[in-house]
Formats: sequence, C-alpha cells, structure tokens
Amino acid sequence: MNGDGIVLDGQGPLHLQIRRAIAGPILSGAWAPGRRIPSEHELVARFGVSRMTVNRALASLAGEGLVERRRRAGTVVAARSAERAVFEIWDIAAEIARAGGVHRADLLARAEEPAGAEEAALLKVEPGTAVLRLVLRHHADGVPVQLEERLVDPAMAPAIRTETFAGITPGRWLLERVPWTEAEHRIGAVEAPAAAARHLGLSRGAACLVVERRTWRGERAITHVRLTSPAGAQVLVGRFGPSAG
Amino acid sequence: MNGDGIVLDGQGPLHLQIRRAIAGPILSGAWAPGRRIPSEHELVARFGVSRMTVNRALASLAGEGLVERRRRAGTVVAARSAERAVFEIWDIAAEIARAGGVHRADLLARAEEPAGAEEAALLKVEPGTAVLRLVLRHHADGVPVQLEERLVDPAMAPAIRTETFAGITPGRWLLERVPWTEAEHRIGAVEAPAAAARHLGLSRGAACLVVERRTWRGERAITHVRLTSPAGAQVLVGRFGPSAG
DNA sequence: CCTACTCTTTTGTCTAGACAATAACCGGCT
DNA sequence: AGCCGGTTATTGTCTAGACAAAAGAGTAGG
Repeated sequence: MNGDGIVLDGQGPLHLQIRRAIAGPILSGAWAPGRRIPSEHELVARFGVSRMTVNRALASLAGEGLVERRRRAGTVVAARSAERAVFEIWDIAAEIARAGGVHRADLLARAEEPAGAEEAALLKVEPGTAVLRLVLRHHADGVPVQLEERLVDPAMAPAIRTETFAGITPGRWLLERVPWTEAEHRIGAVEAPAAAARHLGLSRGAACLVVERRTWRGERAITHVRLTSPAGAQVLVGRFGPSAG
Repeated sequence: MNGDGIVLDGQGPLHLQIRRAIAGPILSGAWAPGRRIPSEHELVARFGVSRMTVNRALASLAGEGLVERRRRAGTVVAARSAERAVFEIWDIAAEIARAGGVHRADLLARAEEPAGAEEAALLKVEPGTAVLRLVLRHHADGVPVQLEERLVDPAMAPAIRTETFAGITPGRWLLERVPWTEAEHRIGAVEAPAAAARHLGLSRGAACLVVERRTWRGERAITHVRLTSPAGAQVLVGRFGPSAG
C-alpha cells in the first residue's frame, strides 16, 4: 500500500474522480510543487481502469497548468499551480503572504438586514430578504491595501452566521465550505469613492482598481463582493496557455 | 461537399487540428452563437479519424465553454463564447462590436527601431535588436476609449512589416497568424500618464485601467502591449467554472 | 573523464468498438 | 390539439491495445 491518500469517491465519471483525487491535494497545498505524481501505469493498476481514462484525467490537469508532464520523467505538480489559482480566486491574504508580507484584516461592519433594491439586484434575491453585509479592510505589513464590501445570501451558507472570521477571510471561508458552479468577474478602474477613500486613507479622486465578483451555485447567487485597492497597491497577475485542452 | 470551411492544417496532433478548425471560426465571430457544429459522426466521416479523436477535440472546447453539447441535440456554439474569449484575449474591436458600437482605430505611430533598455526588457531581447513599436488609439462611436502601446519582435512575425492594419487590429492580426504558447497578464489602475491623457483627452490624474499583456512562443516573447482605458469606459468581464475539466 | 550508443520508462496519440444516457422526434391515440 | 410511448440520433464514457516520441539511465569505447 502506497499510502499517498489517493482515493476515488465513487461520484460521477471515473476520469473526473481521478481528476479530483489528484487536483484536491494540489489545490489545498498538501502536495508541493515538484512532487511526483504516480505514473499512468501505477494509477491504472491501483484503480483498475484503462490507461485512456487515467490519461484523460492527467491531460486535463496538465491543460490547466496544475501539473507538468514530461515523457520518461513523469508527472509532477507544477511550479505555478498556485499562480493559476490566484488568478481565478484572488485571495488577498494568500497573495500578500506569497509576496512575503504580513496580512491583517479589520472587520469594519457586519450586519444582517433586509436587502435594499441595489443589494437585492446584486445577489439576485427578492428585496426584503435578509442578507449578510460585511465590510473588511485588509492590510499588508500594517498598510491598508484593500477594502472589501461583501454581500452574502445566508440561505446559501447558514453556518456563516456563527463565524467570526478571526483567522480567515470571508472569501476563503466561503470557498472552502460552499460549493459553487460559476463565478463572474468585473474588473475596472474608478476614482476613489467616499467610503474607500475614508477607509483606505486616500484623497478623493485617487485612482483605484475595483474587482467585483459574484459567485453562483446553479441559479442562485452565493455572494457578491467588491474589492477596492489603491492604484499601484495591487495588480492582478495571470498566466495561461492557449488552452489547447 | 458541405462547404462550411472546416479544413485541417496538418500541423501537429489530429485532435488539436480539429480543435483549431472549429475554435477558429468561433473566436473570429464567423460562427454566431447557436450555430450547429457537425456531429461527431459527420466529422469522423469527413476527416477519416476515429470518434475518440473528434470527441477529444469537442470535449475540450466544451470544457472551456466555447461550445455547448447536449445528447441528441448536438453541439452548438455557446452563447457566452465571446465573453470567455474576451477574458483571455480582450480584443477591443470585438468588444465594442458586441456592445453594438462602431469601432475605429488610428495608427498614431509606427516605427521599427533598435530596442532601448526598457523595451528590450519587456520583450526579453538584447538591447539594440530591432523591434516594431505601434501606438494606436481605439474609438467607440467616435469617442476615444483606449490607447494601445505595442512592441513586437519582428523576428517572431516577419509578415507584420508589410501589414497596414487597415481593417484589423494588431492584436487580432497576431493572434490569427502567430502561434503562441503562453500569455501573461498584469491588470492594474493608474492615474493617467501624460501620453494617455493627451491621446485620450483626459485630465492629468484621471483614473485609468491598464492591462499589460506579454505573449510568448516557448522561451521567446512575441509581443508586449499596454492597453490604457479611462475609468468607466472599459471593464473586463469574465466568467468561469470551478475548472472541473 | 567524456562521448556515443542502446535500453527502458513514461507520456502522447490514435483506433475500433462497446454500451449507457439523454432527449428530440414521430406516430398513434384520445 | 394534446398526450403517450417507442424510435433514433447524438453525446458520454470506457476498454484494450497499438505504435510513436522523448528523454533519463546505463554501458561500452575512446
């Protein structure tokens, strides 16, 4: 027995089961970049499937840049696996840590209230439905670098009511606990609105990068978040291939 | 003969040839959303390959959201195919057209000169190597909305020397002709630098969205482009799933 | 020590076929 | 028209096997 923890969960097609079994430890960080993944032959023997099925799972991971494959050398966790994930998820705490800084967040506001018209539109709920509103300020090495204004539909994540977000950001908390099917991004620049200017210590009109993200499970929105960062403090970096499959 | 223009180019693996043959017309807009793509059976007969090979190509396109597949109903160009592509490629001409506007671009400058230190660093070439520098201003319905400052390594795309960019943007021209293996994005906000303010008619210090993109073929850079848009004029919109394959 | 060659592992691609699941379609009936 | 059931086209998944290509590993010869 190899004891590397690769186990199929029996849910859905075999190639996706194998994919999940390998992607999981990579995305969670349990398998560091460079770590060798068992060869197709080994996986075939372990799971009792055909090589085409294993190959399909691994080729798909390679296509997304989570693993790198070389003939004879085998398959290893890709060095940039984290960078790809960041582009999709943009967890500022991880980003700051990766740059060698110290992250801290203040919870400036937290309230569960009936949704107004605007909030209802953002979360695609009926006006008057109770929604959770969170405002946080993120610091890198003590300097405020981002204002986070988040709306959450508590019906999609009831456990959030008892969470204090002491050692975890709301974004990561949701990501780890609430399964999602689709995310939507809008990225733009604005001149600092009043709230952002006040909380981040900017002058009115200073240029800011704004990322708005809405996450869905099926037809229902889980959360909407607006992240405002002063110009220069934050850039989004992404890297991808021609997505050749 | 079906005459829908699907032709293999003989370059590389069959499944990628088929993929390109279908992705091309979708990305260029020649095939509108909803258009039916020939069934696997038809493609098998047309290209003389096995169904697994066709399936691999189509499944990969479906995984990226370029096409949608339903049993019995067949494969059609996805409604949001352009949106996904935009997130990766950001062709402003297509973006404006999609929003119902009229796109026009002025070629403000064009020069092939030895690279200075900064240009050499951006393109990862030796200082003094000849590089092509292009500056364009994009308009939507006559209003300037984006400044494009582009460097191209002519060694990677010799035919660019004779191109006038009359009906095509340099970005799309390169995308269609020069194969690439990787792209790198940096997205940020800045207060309008002098050149952008002048060409876009902004006041100094106005907030701008800046996208810098560098495209590679293997170890060599093909092009570096900086796209500057005034706040509000342009947003990047993206949509993706949890990348399940 | 270095080089050239062979051996072997590992991935990359492709084929031919099989069965399953879905859902559009069609015919007959009410 | 509207409903119901069978038919069939289409995609989804999987298998077993084949050959090719890359590249690490070892080996023989200089």
